[in-house]
Amino acid sequence: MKKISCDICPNTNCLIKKNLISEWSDIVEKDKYQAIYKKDYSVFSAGNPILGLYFVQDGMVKEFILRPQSNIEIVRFANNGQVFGHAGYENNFYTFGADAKIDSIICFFENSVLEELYKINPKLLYDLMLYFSNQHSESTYRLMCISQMNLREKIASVLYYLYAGFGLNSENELPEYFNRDDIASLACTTSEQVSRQLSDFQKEQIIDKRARKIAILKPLALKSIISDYLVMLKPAVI
Amino acid sequence: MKKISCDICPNTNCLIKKNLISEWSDIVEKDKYQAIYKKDYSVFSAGNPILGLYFVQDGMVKEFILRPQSNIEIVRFANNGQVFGHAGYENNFYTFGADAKIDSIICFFENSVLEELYKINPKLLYDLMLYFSNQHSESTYRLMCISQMNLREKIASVLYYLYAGFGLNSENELPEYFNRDDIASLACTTSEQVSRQLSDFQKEQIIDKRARKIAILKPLALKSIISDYLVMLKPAVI
DNA sequence: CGCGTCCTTGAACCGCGTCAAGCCAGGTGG
DNA sequence: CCACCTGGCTTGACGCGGTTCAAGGACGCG
Repeated sequence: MKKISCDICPNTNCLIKKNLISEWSDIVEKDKYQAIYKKDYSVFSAGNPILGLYFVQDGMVKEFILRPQSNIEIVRFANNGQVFGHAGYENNFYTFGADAKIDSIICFFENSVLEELYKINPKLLYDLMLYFSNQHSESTYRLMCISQMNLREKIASVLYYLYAGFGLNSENELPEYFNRDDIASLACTTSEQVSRQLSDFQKEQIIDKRARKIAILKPLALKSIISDYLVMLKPAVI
Repeated sequence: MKKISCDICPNTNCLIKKNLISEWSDIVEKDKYQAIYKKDYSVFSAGNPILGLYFVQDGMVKEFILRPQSNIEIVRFANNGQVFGHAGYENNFYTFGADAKIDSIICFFENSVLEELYKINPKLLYDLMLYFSNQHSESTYRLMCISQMNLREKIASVLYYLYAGFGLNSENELPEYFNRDDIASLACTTSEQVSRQLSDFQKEQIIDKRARKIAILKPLALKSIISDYLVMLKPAVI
């Protein structure tokens, strides 16, 4: 893995890359921090001051909330090109943490730099506004799923979310770094229940458990399990 | 209730009012729609195209999701000065509805007008970005509450939310238009469970049930019930 | 080969949702 | 002014789904 400049970055979905204009190049390349985080290392923790915005150049990051006297509750995963580390108003502190799920390259811009970029190209600000607005609808949708679905539906929706968001390898398997606890956290349940439900899905030949890996055999079957809820999602996400 | 211009509007928290500059006045007064919605009337419904952004001038609006073959699930309430009706990317359709909870005056700006306003005063765009970013953290926090709290904690948190967000009258009572179903929806439970828990809280003299009204006698007791979770909220909200 | 970590399965418990019946307050009409 | 009616609220009983606890199994790494 090597540090790279935005010019040659392949993440066309990145909000910085997308709005890159010639007037920016000096600022962006001078003031962009780029660092490698090894698997399981912390990018920031709850309580840290919010100094700017992070972007995943390459890898995978997990944002999570640490419950007092309990285990973790995963909020979301972010991979190539995605923003993370935003949390409400400025001059504030993180209420959640972010770890590298696998070895990752992370870009970082300080708030002052971002404000400079907004001024030169307000399109970035507009895109950020849309992005946050979108994130808000997604977390509202997820809230409804978690509060209304039963176990089978919750786990089907998580599997479908991982399938749709991060894809399968050539063997039709989900990325192997997603373990049972990750699925349990996303579904707001326990790893025991995940095991049970995965066994059920295997009996129905919707998935195939291959040791710790999970092959998705019938994504459409997963989708049909949660079809009652999909009407509330915007077409792009389905 | 009378329609009024932004100049004399008392909602200093309104994002339009806050960013009002002289160059705007023509556009704002010409292109602002303002209408009165009687109690329980719909402002927009799921499936409608998203044409712009709504602001509560005076009154109370409830945003809600209609579950297929089930009762409603409240998302949030918005009162004076607050924005509502935002939902992800542009050129999209609402996945939820909004009704007037009481007689209300609502302001509306079309997307094209908003874009004009952004150009003249990018500060509005910046504030909107922060607002959505903030909304996103709040719905994430709420997600965590709903998924982790037990019944007692959920209902304590809803009562505290209503108390902190909308205040008490001179008799220490919550606004009477919040009924048991509203509380149940906010807490993602049933009205029966709300009744039971309210009776428990009354035995503990934390609240007083007065027919359909609810007096909050010890807000700090409610707060202490959910103290484990408050660490994750930003100071301003607590 | 041995150990640690992750995964699986079983069994017991219990919180909460559901169903059903009754209550109370407020509004309406005679 | 009272009787009735309606809609919201309350309470009890029951049963299911899911969490918890405990034990055992499988995989991967040193």
